[in-house]
Order: sequence, then C-alpha cells, then structure tokens
Amino acid sequence: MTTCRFWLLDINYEVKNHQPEVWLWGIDNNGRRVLIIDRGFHAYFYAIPASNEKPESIAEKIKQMVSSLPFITNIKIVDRKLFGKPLKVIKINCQDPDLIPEYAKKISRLDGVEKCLEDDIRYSMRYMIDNNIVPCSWHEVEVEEEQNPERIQVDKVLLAKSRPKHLPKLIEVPKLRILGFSIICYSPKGAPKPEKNPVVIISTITNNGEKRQFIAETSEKDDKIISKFINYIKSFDPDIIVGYGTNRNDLPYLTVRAKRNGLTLNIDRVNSEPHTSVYGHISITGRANIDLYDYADEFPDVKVKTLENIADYLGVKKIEERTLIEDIDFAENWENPQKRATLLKFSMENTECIIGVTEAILDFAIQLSSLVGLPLDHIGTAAVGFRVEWFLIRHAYQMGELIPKRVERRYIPYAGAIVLKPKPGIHENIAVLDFKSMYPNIMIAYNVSPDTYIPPEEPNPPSGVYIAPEVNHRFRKEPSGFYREVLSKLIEARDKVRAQLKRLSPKSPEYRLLDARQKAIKVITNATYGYAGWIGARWYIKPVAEAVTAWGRHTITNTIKIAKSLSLEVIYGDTDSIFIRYDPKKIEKLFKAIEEKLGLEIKPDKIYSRILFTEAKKRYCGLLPDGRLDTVGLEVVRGDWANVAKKIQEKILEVVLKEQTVRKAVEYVQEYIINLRAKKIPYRDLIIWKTLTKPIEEYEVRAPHVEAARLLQKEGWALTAGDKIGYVITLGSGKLYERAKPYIFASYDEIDMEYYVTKQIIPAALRILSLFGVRKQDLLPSKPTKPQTLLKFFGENKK
DNA sequence: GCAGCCCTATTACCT
DNA sequence: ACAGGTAATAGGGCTGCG
Repeated sequence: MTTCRFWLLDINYEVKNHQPEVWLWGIDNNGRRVLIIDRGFHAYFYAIPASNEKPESIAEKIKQMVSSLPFITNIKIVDRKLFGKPLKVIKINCQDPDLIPEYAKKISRLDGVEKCLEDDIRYSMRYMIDNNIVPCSWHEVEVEEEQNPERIQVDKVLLAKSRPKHLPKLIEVPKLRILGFSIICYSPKGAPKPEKNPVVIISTITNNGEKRQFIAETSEKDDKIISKFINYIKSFDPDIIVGYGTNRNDLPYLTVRAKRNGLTLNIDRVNSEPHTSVYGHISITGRANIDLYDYADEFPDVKVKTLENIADYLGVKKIEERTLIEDIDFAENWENPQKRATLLKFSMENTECIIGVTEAILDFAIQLSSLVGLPLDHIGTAAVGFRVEWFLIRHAYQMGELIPKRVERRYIPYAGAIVLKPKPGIHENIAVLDFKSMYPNIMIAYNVSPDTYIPPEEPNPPSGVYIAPEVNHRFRKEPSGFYREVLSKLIEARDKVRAQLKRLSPKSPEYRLLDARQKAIKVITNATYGYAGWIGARWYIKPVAEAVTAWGRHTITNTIKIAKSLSLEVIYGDTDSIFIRYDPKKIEKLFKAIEEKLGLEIKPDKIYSRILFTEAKKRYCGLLPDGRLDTVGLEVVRGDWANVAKKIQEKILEVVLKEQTVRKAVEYVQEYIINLRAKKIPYRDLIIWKTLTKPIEEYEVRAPHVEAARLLQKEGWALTAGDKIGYVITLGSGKLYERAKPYIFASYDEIDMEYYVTKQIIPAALRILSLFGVRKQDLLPSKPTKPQTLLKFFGENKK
C-alpha cells in the first residue's frame, strides 16, 4: 500500500452490479496521470417526519419496508436543521446511488413522512461534499495499484484504500497538458449541417507550442481528418481540451460527423464519446472540456462576444480586419485554391486566440472550481446562481443544515435600491464614496439569513432580533446565520489573499494564482445577495432579500443626511455610493460619523477632477486626474448603438470635459456628418448589434433586429436566444424593420446614411450637447437638400 | 393622411 | 436561470386636425 498525492482534475462515477465506484481523475505529484477508484461510499437521503410524528416510529416503518427496497444499507435517526430549525430526521443510506430517487419517492408516500430531502444530490457531488474532496485541489489517499484492463488512458489505475484527504495548504497547480482546437466546416449555402456538410479544417495548438492542422482532402470527405484528429488527441493525451463555442457547436458537430463516417469520437480517457452532462455541458471523461464562450460574460466591456473580440480585448491577439473571414465566406474561401491559404491561416489564428484566451481565464476557472466545489468542466457552464448554490451547499453540510429542494415559485417583485437624481451639468472636484461590499456587510451586520428569519407568526427569541426598516422583517441576533458565517469567511479569506498579494511580484506565478483566487471569492461574495432574492434558489425567502435592500436604503439615506449636516453637497448617488464635492476635512468627519452611526465602512473610491451629468440617472462621464474618462451608462458604453454614434459621443465628451469647448465639439459633429454622407466612414461603424433574447417566433412585435434575424434564418442560419444580430438600415420606404438587413447581406451603397445621422449621431451628440443649449439644427452641416425631398416623394408612392 | 400623444415591448445598462 | 432601478428606442393605437 502506498500513499498517493494527487490534484483532482475530473470526477465521474459508475455503478456495476449495484456497487458504486467513484472515479477520481488526477495528476500526482510526480506528474503522472492517475485514476483513483474509490468503492464503498454509500450515498443517502433523508426522510423528514411530519411534525406530530415520532422519528423512532417512522424509522421503524421504513425498516419494515426494507424487503422491498433491497439496497438500503443503513437507517438511523440524526439531528439536522432545516432553515435553522433543529429537527430529528431519518438518514437512509443506499448502496446503489441511482436507486435513490425511486426509493425516496416511495418513502415520501409513507404515512407520517412529510417529505424526503437530499435525494436530488448527484452521487459524485455527494461524495465530494461529505468527504471534503475539492476539485482543482490536492489530496492524499492510501492506494493499491490495480490492473488496467479497460484501456484506460492513464499512467496508473489505483484503488483507494482510504478516503482521500484534502490538503488545503497546497495551492500550486500541476503542469497541465492543454489542447486548443477550432474547426471549419464547409457548406456551399447557409449554415453548415453536420448531417450533410463535412469538417474541412481542424487546427490545434498545445500549450507546448505544437501546432497542427488537419485538412480534408476533398470537399466531400472528412473521415481521414477526423480520425487523424482523434489519434492526435490520443497521442498528446491532454488534460484540458479547450475551444470556443465547443459545447454548442464543435463537439456535437464532430460527434455527428464521426458517426456519419463510421467512426467514434473517442477522445476521452475511457475510449468513448463526449456526452452531454449537467448544465448543458459536454463531458469528456478523464479530461476537462472547457468552452471559453462560457467565460465571455467575465468581460462585460466586450459587447459582441466573438473569439476575436475577446482575444483583442485581452491583448492576446489582434486579427486584422483583412484576415478576418466571416462564416458566410468560408465556402468561397475553401473552394478557391488561392483563397484557401488565407482560410487555413484564419483557422490557425482562431486557435491561437483560443490558447491566448485560455491563458487569461484558466487560473480563474481553476480557482472558482476549487472555491465552489464544482468540477472544472462544469463550473463554466453553471450559471452564477448555481455557482453560489453549490458553494452554499458545501457549507450547509458542514453546519448540519439540510439542503432544501428546488421548488417552482411565483415571482413577486420587491423594492430595491435608491438612485438619486443627479444635478445636471459639469461639476469640478467630485469625490465618490462607496460602501465596501454593502449588501454582504449588511447581511453580516444584521444576521440576515434564511435560517435566522423569524416569520410574522413566531414570537421574538430570548436573544433578541434585528428589525429591518420599512419592511419590519425580523432576524434573530443569535446564533450566527448561514449567510453571516459564509460571508464573513469569504471576506476574511479575500482580505488574507489580498494581503499576500501585496508581498508578491505581479509577474510571479503565485501572484497570478492568488489574484485569480481573490477574484473568485469576490464573485461569490457579491452574488450572494442576488442569490437570496432569486426565486429559483433553494434557500429563497423573499423577506431575506427584501430586508437587505431595506437596510441598504436606510444606510444610504442616512449617509446623505449626515453628509448634508456636514454641509457636504451631494451631487448624485446610486445604491451604495454618493458623489460629493471633495473636501478632505469634512469627508474625514463623514467617515467617522458613518462608522459610528451605521456600523458599516465607507471608503473613497475616486475623485473626478470634472464630471458631467445629464438629467438622467445612471448616465455620466467623469474626468480622472490622469486624463482618462470614465463613461457610465451613456451610448459610448452601450453595445446597441452604431459605432458612429459612440465614437462621436466619446469625442464630444473628451472635448467638452478636457478642453471645455462646445464650439469645437459642434464642429466635429458637423464634419463627421459630412464625411458620413460622403461615404467616407467604414461599413463596420454602421452595424448595430442587438441580442435575440428569445426564439424568433416568440416576438410579439416587429423590430429591426428581429426582422434581420428572420432574414438570416431564411438563408439557413440557425439562430437561438442569446445570439447577437448585426444589422444595418438600408434605403427605402416604410418602417425601420422593413429596412433592416443583416450586415453580411447588405452592401455599403444601400445604406441609409440619413438614418444614421438623425437616429444615431444626432441623439448621441445631443445627449451631451443639449446641456449647453445646442439644438439639432446646430449640428446639421446644411439643410436637407432637394434630392432628399425627391427621395421622400418616391418613398411615399411606393407604398 | 399624419403629427402628436401615450403605452408597451424590448434591450442594455448601473450598482 | 443572481437582484431591482433606470434610460432609451421603435412600433402601434388612438385622437384630432380642417
């Protein structure tokens, strides 16, 4: 028997003859790939006795059923809590985890059983939670070497002789083998269909720097390139396979293509195909399949989430416009022998982007996986709510809290934060003060939690209660709730990591790792309030979320009062921030008063040397002392305005705030409009991007982006909710939606420049300039000319 | 027939 | 498929003008 120290990459389970096996895929401290098989962990669920029933008699009843439930191995009464309330419940162990749902259903029908709980926890998660086994983290386990009869692709198959023990202090990540890939499919018309259109190019790059390209010999056959690709994966034996959009496109496509060719896409470590797993993710057993698209939301500044845009944003790689090839042009580029080389190059560049973006994301993904406890290949596809929930589940287990079932609930809105009306115009020397993690700290300060909430019918507990302002929800002061425990640990952990960071060089590997760690902690901390108010949450209790925002409003309102009492002028505020004239002495007093009276910490965030507010809330632009502009909410930062409007507005803000001249800004707009009308502005700057938020058929109204989407669909493009539609407005008569065309279908000459002038440039420009009395007619370089009236005339007669 | 108003649907933002 | 608060546009229905 030996000890094996391993880093957990992936986990799955098998049930053979009703005997469960957990398969832990790891990398040991000698860099060997190992599979550790752990047998004999029996999962379980709970039966909750009805309130008037004795747990003993229920347990007895269940014991008498055992003959019809043969794989139950243990029944006992244990102490647990449900929403903070102590309970005696019956824990029922079952040897075969796959039978648990069925058994729980039968037992929940027993007289005197209120319900069953935790029968909905997957076996592999159950195993990790109960044994404190953490993905992307080191463990130690006693093992014996096993035969490897099943052609499993690892250096060693080991049988666990003990439960693995987590080694929380080891934080480094072993050297992983990473393979990035992207594919190009050939379809003469419309979007490629795996049933008929072949894969013609597969480009791969490994983190050893090895580049490969697999190219189809003809435009019809792809059996060779697919089998070569499979063999290459087998020989490189990656730990991580990464691509962009692979869960939705590449992997399902390749799987079908392989089948069509009589092949199996056996690219995992057990010689079988990728398979769909939880959260719509595709699992490749023994490896971690990562789809970078699942991390695109980490970059809110990137509005159109293409691989090229993200790579460009991260400074990984810039694909020049002349080398960028649109999907629509793949076929032409493939068919034409001269152009094929550029397509090959483009494909490889795509894979270079993939490798580069992986560099930027992987540390974060690994840290998030180990913090939350979801395996590396699941963490990306899990929505924020589920990430928070799995994190909470682990802590619930440690606190003896039962995990509530997911139930369907009716949505009832509740009041949120306060936003102040800004004082329009330009202000000088404005400080922004922020409450530090306001909602988490409110939850800690007032012990707001699902397990401390006291429903209206219940009396006050002896330890006393906190009562939320306005809404009057009560929370017991003692003991500390679930959220307080979890959040204070998170905040503490993050502070500790940040302290360590200060002592490290930003270039060191430790720094990168710890920085990713503190980001992961931050994400989970900040999402906890949102989780609390989410009707899909297992621990949803509306008053919990409602109380948090009530205390938030109370806090900010009092802050404003205190500021005013110190004769500090409040210019604006939103949720947890106030914008005030910078006055160091008074602000110091304000900090003290707030900490004393409100028990929460406020800190200076930044100082704007100048800041511009419009009449609207949530939209402003501040000039920082170093000359940078902070644009918030305005068209400049929105993804659904044409670039022409955004660029102009940005320029106006710069001129107005830095040079403080309106005249120059007006001239700039006029000049720009002249250039636009003269067709001197690039086509790309005229594209408007909007997201499809639901299937096309479900739209009640006709809108430009929806109609453009319909046109794409007609040409064979498969569109789903979440896709971004890029369209332009073309000349002609009628409603905008009749003139909107997908940008890949339209030509520059059919663009309706006057639309861009009146509905994009002018509104974006006036948003700022109207503050200074500038009117529409001041921005137009000349009055509408004759041809325009003629155009209108023709338009009217067409209809 | 159409300008003007109001309302709704839709999207993307802020914290 | 984490929350509510907010701005903005386009479409569509309705009114009233002459």
